Amino acid sequence: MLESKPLVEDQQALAELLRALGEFNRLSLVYELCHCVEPQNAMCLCECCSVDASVASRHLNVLAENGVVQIKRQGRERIYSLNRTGVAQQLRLLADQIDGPDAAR
Amino acid sequence: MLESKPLVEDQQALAELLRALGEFNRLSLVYELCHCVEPQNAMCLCECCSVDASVASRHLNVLAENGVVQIKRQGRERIYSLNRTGVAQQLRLLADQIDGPDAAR
DNA sequence: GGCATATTTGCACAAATAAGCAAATATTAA
DNA sequence: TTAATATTTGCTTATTTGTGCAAATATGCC
Repeated sequence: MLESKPLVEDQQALAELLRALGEFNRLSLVYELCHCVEPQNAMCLCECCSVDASVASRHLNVLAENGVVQIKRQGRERIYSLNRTGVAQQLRLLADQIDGPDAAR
Repeated sequence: MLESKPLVEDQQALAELLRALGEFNRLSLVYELCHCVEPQNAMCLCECCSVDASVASRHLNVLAENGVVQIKRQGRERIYSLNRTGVAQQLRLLADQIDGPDAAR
């Protein structure tokens, strides 16, 4: 299979995904969701970075907009869960492209 | 093997790596280096994003500071090459952490 | 209804960022 | 030495971004 350049839109979307992950507090949220078996609500998550609830809310929205996190409404809470396979796949795809075809894997 | 939270410094470094990759023009430079077999100099690279040479220079420095790219001085040129295995490894490590221990790989 | 809790939104502000241009620096070549 | 080329640096500008607070909204519970 030939390696080819990704479409501009894909590249843009990937850049946005990486940017979403590339902020310390957002990455903390991801790790928090990563290590928790059960999905978490925003109040619980805002403690892990010791930021205001509004800040956590905004960060979680950024993560959701980029497909990192899924939101499920449950009463007055929002339950957040990691889109594990999706994000992992994107990261591995990029890793494969960077590695090149002759990488030892 | 137990999954454990990464050290704060590691997490910070990872966030910075992702942030470095998460800017469109910088990601373009990475892809450009990715598809070229031979290392490239900055003049050549600044064409691929159609930005000023100074802009390319700064972006390439950001990439170098985060270990994405290696610089070799050769005369008056700087020759840039991708740190393929290093970056790919970091991305796969994160992918593994996000996937969780029970991922189908 | 009235109250508590969860989340979002509007606002303000400081800091970071990306960009381009012009000037400075470095190195090669003539 | 002089000219040409490659890269960096200083400066300015516009934009984005992260943050916190207070107010608004939404929902559940009594």
